[in-house]
Amino acid sequence: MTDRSPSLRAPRGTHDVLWPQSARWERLVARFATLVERAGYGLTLTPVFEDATVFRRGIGEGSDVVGKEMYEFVDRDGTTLALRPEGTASIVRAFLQHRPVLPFKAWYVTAAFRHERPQAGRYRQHHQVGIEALGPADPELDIEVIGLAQQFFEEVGIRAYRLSLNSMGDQRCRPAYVELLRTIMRARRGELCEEHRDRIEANPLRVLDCKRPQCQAATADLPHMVDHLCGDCRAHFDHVRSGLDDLGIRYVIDHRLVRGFDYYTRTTFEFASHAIEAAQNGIGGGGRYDGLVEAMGGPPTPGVGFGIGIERVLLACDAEKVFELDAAMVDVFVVDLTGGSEARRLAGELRRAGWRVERSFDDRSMKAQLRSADRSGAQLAMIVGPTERDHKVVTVRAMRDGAMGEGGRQETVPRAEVVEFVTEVLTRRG
RNA sequence: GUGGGCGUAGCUCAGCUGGUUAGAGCGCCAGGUUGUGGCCCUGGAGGUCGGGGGUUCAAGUCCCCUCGCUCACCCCA
Repeated sequence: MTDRSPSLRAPRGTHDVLWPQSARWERLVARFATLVERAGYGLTLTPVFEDATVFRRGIGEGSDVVGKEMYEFVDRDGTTLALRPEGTASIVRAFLQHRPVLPFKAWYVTAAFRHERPQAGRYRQHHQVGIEALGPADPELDIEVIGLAQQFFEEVGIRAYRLSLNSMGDQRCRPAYVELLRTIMRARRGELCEEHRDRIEANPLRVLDCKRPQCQAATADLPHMVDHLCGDCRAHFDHVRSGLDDLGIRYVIDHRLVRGFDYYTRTTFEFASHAIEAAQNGIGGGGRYDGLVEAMGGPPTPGVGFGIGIERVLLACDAEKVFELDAAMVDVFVVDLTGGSEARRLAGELRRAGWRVERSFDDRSMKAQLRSADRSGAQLAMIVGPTERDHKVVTVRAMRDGAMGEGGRQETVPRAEVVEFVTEVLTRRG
């Protein structure tokens, strides 16, 4: 029925995450927060929608994201708003609005929206965690940022990934390189795929990452940006490389790594999982954007950051069979045969003591309640029937082997000592 | 936006060349055990066969349209 229902479905390209699946999200985000907060990044919350100009100017009119994938709508007062398609522009806007002291190091977790056809690993609403560091132009910061992303993947257990690295140059050296590309491409116009012939003038860099064989062939021997960097960019790139080498972080130089946002300068990088079978295997990416703050109307302020796709990281985890969670969400299950009031009181006491306690409702049979207890994954069941109630005791039953040591499967415990008893048993188990 | 694949129970799927009340496994509920889960046995609930139209004596099965899901291209997380 679910898939056939004509209405009331999650919109195309969006997904519900129910528990226990959602538990992985919680833990993933928590791990990320712990990791980056240890490096001085603070949680930054910005609205999911912004004046569309924020993204137009931030990401760039030339990008696909702005050109054809943005969720835009006209607000009641006539201003054009847009749902955030990525994280960086919003952070930069917030930075400009509040002018915090430099360096400004922010982390975020957010939904991101792009109107594109969904496929494996691509959604209209997906979620990212990420960091942005504004202020220093120091390549040491690039290294820190890349290092944190790498450490995150390592921490969740992802091993089958590749880090690609490139440099896009800056305002001084890139224009000349772009013009060089343009000149060569004009001469080979006929060899390029149709879609990219028109891009030669607008943005020849984008032709580089075309995956069609004909474009690949036609651009195979094109000069690399890395060989046309100015002195400063060259030094920056070399510094980043040696820093990564020093940390033992393996990477490959990818001359075609251009990335789709217009704001990148100098360092760009991307993490791709080769465990993911699907076409969309980029699990994280980012780079330096030294001109972005200025382009958005602020003072010249360098910046660097990355975004990591939560869904794709989870796909990679699935593919590598790592970051799997034990499903149990319950420590103790209260079985009540007196109508429910004993369960209410006992559950309350145990929960206040810090335990995860579930009970059943609707006055079901003992068999049914114990079945629920079993399925809940609880270590212990508290059985309270008329007998226990009258004698002011609780039958504590071990639902899993070893839950109560060698003492047996079941024990009668005075009602007044139940919390203490449970705490002792569960704590002893670790 | 473009193209391919697929829509039968909550889930995974059978259903041959159209033929009587549409099935299985798992899951769920109940009973077997008038206070004891997991294993086993028995029973039960649950389906406008995505929707609409057409062909036919007869359509889950054939044709058309439509909606949805999915994968891929483009691009990205």
